[in-house]
Amino acid sequence: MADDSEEEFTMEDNEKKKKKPKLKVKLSKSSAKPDAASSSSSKRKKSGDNGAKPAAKKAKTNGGKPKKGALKELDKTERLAFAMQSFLWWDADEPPPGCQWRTMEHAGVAFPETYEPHGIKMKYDGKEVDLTPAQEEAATFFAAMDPDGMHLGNPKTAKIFIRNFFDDFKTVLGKKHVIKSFDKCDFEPIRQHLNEQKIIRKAISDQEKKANKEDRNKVMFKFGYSLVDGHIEKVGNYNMEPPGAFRGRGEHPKMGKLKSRVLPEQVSLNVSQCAAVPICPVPGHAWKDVRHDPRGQWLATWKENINNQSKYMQLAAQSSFKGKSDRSKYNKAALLCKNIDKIRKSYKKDLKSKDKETKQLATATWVIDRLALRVGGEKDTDEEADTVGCCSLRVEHLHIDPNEEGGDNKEIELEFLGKDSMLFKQTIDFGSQLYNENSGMGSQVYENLKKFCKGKKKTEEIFDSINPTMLNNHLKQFMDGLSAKVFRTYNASKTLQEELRKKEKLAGWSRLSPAEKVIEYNNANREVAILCNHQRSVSKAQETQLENISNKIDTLKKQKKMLKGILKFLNSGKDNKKIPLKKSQASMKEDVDKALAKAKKMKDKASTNEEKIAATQADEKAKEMRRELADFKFTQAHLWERVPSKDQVIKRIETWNGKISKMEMDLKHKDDNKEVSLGTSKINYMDPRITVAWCKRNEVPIERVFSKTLRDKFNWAMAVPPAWEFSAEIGLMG
DNA sequence: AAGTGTACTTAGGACCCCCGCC
DNA sequence: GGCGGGGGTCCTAAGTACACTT
Repeated sequence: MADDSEEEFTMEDNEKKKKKPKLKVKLSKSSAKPDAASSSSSKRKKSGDNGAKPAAKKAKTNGGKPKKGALKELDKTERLAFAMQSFLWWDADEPPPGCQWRTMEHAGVAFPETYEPHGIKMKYDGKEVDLTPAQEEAATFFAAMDPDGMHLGNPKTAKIFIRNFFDDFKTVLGKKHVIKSFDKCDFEPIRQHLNEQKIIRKAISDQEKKANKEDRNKVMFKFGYSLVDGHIEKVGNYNMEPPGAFRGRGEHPKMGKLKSRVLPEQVSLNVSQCAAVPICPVPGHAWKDVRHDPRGQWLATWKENINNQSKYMQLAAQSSFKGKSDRSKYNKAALLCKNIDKIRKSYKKDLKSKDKETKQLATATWVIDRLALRVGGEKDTDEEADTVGCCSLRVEHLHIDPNEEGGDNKEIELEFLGKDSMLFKQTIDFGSQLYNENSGMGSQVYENLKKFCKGKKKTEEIFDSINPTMLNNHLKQFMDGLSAKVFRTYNASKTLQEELRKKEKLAGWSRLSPAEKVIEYNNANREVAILCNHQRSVSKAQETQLENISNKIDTLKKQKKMLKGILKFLNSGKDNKKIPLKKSQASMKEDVDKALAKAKKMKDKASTNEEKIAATQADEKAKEMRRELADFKFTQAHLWERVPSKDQVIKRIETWNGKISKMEMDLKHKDDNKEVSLGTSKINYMDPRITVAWCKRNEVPIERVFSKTLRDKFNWAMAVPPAWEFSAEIGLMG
C-alpha cells in the first residue's frame, strides 16, 4: 500500500521535474523521511486529484488540448505550498541566540472595506429614523446579532449586551439625537435586510462563487505570505479584524460594546531593517511605526479598544515559528517524564507541611497535576468574565460532601466556570483508590482543602497565600522552564500514549481494520479531552437531530411490533384482508417533484434580488415537502404493497432488528460525544509524534487521524519511527 | 510582592464546503 | 446527481508566562 502510492508519487514527481527541477530535489528529500512518505504521498495524491478538474478546465479555455493522462498544471497556491513544504526548518540553521529570525519581509495587514451604507432605516417609536453612515453601521452591528444566539438568547447576557451596546450607540448618535431609549428601537428592518442579503448570497451562481474566491485569493497572495530568512511562510491572520459588537463569552461585562475599526495609524509592523516597508494599503493613511525586532515572531501589532489589549498578526500554524515553539513545548512536557517522580514526591511530603504557603503550593500542584486544572491567574471582574483556575478558586466553588452522605465520605464537588466560561463540574472522591494508590495522598489533599476553606467567606480564595507566579517559581526549582501549563501537556500526552498502548495489547488487536483502530484512537482522544475538560455546547440543531433519531428508533420498534402481529396473523390463517398495506405515495411524490422542478427553474432564471429570494424560498418549501414525504415513507417502510408471505415477514423482522440496534448505537455514540470536543487536545495537547508512531505501528494512514492542516502543522513530527515513545529521552533532545 | 505590559498559546463557536449516502 | 451532516477552517476571545517597574 505504502509502496504503491510512493511509486505513483515519484512518477508524478518526475513529470514535474521536467518543468521545475529544483522542486524535485527538495521533494525527494522530504520523502526520504522514513515512512512519512506512506502518509504524505497519498495525501499529495489526493490533493492532486482534487486540483485536477479545475486545472484541466483551465487548460481547455487556454486553447491547449488537455491530453489524456497529462499532468495538470499546478495553480499558484499549490506551487507556493510545494515551495513551503520543501523547507525543512528542523534541518536548517538556527538564527542567533535570542532571535527568531535574521530577515523578515511581508506586505503588512489587509484592511476590511470601508463601510458601505445600505440605507435601510431602523425605526424608533414606530417611525423611521435617519442615520449617518457611522450610526447606521453601529445599528447594523446590533441587527446582525442572532436574537436566539448565545448573547441575546440568554436573558442574563442579553441585559449586559444591550446596556453596553446602547451606551456606545448613544455616543455614536450624539446627545441631541431622537433615539433616547432602547425599548423604542426597532432594528427589525435592518435585520430583515441582512437576512435577505444572506439568502441572495446563498443563491449566487458558480461563476460568481469563483470570482469571489479569486478576489479572496488576490488578497491572500498579497498579504498571506511572508519571506522569513529566505523562506516562504504562511501568515495566519492577515485580515484585520473588522469592527462590530464585542462578543465576549460567558457573562463578559463588556459584551455588546462597539469594537471600533482599526486604522493603519494604530498598527505597528515588524520587518527586518533591510526589507522594504510595506505600502499602506489604505489610501491616505500610514502605519503607526515600523520596527525591526528579530526577538519577536509577530509581524504586526495593534491595540483593541475593548480591553486595551495587544493583538498580533503572526505566522500561520504550519510555519516554522509555530512548529519550533510547538516542538519545544512537547519536548519540555516529555522532559517532565524524567522529573515527575521527584516533583510528586516533593509535593506529597509538603502536603503535610506546617507552613501554610508550602502546604498551599503542594496542594495546588497536586490539583494541577491530578485534576488537570489551569493555573488560574487573577482577573478583574469589572473588565472580564468571572472565571477561575486553580489559584483563583474560591470557597464557593467547593461543595464538600455534595450528596450529604456523612461519615468518612471524602467527596468534594468542584463547580466553577473555567476558561471561556466553560463549566467544570465534577465530584472528586478524594478517598477513592484512584487518588490514594501509590501514595497518591488524596485523603490528605481533602483535609488540606477543607482546612483552607475553614473560617473563610464564600467569596474568599482557597489558595490565599499563593499566586501563579509563586507556583511557577516553585516549579522551576525542579526543572528548567517548568510552569503549571506543562502538566496539562504532559498528562494529556501521557494519557494518550498509555491508552493507545493498552489497546494495542488487547487480544485480536492486529486483526482490526484501520477504521476500527481509528475508533479506538478516538476513544483514547476522548479520554484526554475529558481530562482537560474540553467541551462544546450542544446546538439546537444537534439537539433536534438527536431527538429525531430517538423518534425514529421508537417508530422502528413500533413497526417491529406490528410486523410480529402480522406474522401471528398469518400463522393463524385468518382473513388476510386485515393486514395493513402500504399506502400510495405517488401523488405526494408528484407534488414534491413538481415543487422542486419549479424552484430550480426559478433559481436558474432569477436575476433580481427579489427573484433570488423568491427562488430560495420556493426551494426551501419544496425541500420541506420532500422531507415530509420521506417521513411518510419511513412510517410505512415496514409494509408491503400486497399481502406478504411468512418468510418475507420473518426476514423483515430480522432486518428491523438490525436497523434498531444500529440506530441505537449511533444515538449512543452521538450522545456520548455531543459535549466533548476532541479537536482541542489534538491541536494543542497531545504530542503528535505519539499519533504518528501509532499510525506507523498499526498501518493506519495518518490522514485518518490528522487532517491536512494538522499534518502541515505537525510536519516536524512525521518522521518519527514506529517505536517512538513520549519519554524522558525525548525531552533531553531539547 | 504587587502591578503592568507584551507576547505568545489555547479555546469554542460560526460558517463553509465536501463527501458519503440516498 | 443532489443533499445534508459533519469535519475543517476561520475568527478572535481568553488564557498563561514572564520581564520589567514601582
